[in-house]
Amino acid sequence: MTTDSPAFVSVYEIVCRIPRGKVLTYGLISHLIGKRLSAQGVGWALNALPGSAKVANGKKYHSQNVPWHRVVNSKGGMSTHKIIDIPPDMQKQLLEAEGVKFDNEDKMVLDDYLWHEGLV
DNA sequence: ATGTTGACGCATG
DNA sequence: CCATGCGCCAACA
Repeated sequence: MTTDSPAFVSVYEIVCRIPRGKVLTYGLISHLIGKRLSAQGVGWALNALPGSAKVANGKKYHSQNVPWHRVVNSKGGMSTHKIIDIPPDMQKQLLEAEGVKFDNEDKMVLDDYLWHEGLV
């Protein structure tokens, strides 16, 4: 796969830096990497994670060492319901394990959990 | 090469 | 609030 392209690696690098209990949005990551990849492209980068490990820049990226669950959409919700590789509630459970609270609509308060430090 | 699809976002009605 | 359309970029048939 061509998931070792610089833009994809940039996504992985940023996602790996997200601290516990914090999250980033797809659009934000897209902006952070200088729009080299659109929000959809970010989604594709993460989509390539499950299954086999991706090696780039001498580092190995995999769903096990990349906190993909800390990436949410702009509504503070999740969109993993369409994906068969991952159970629908997996992301929610992983985030809850880090202290993120959800309302009855499975949405979070982005303002409280957004990783502001990463935007510097 | 072309059309379709997708872990998305934003503007518009 | 919900539905649509458009932009976006990469993978795939």
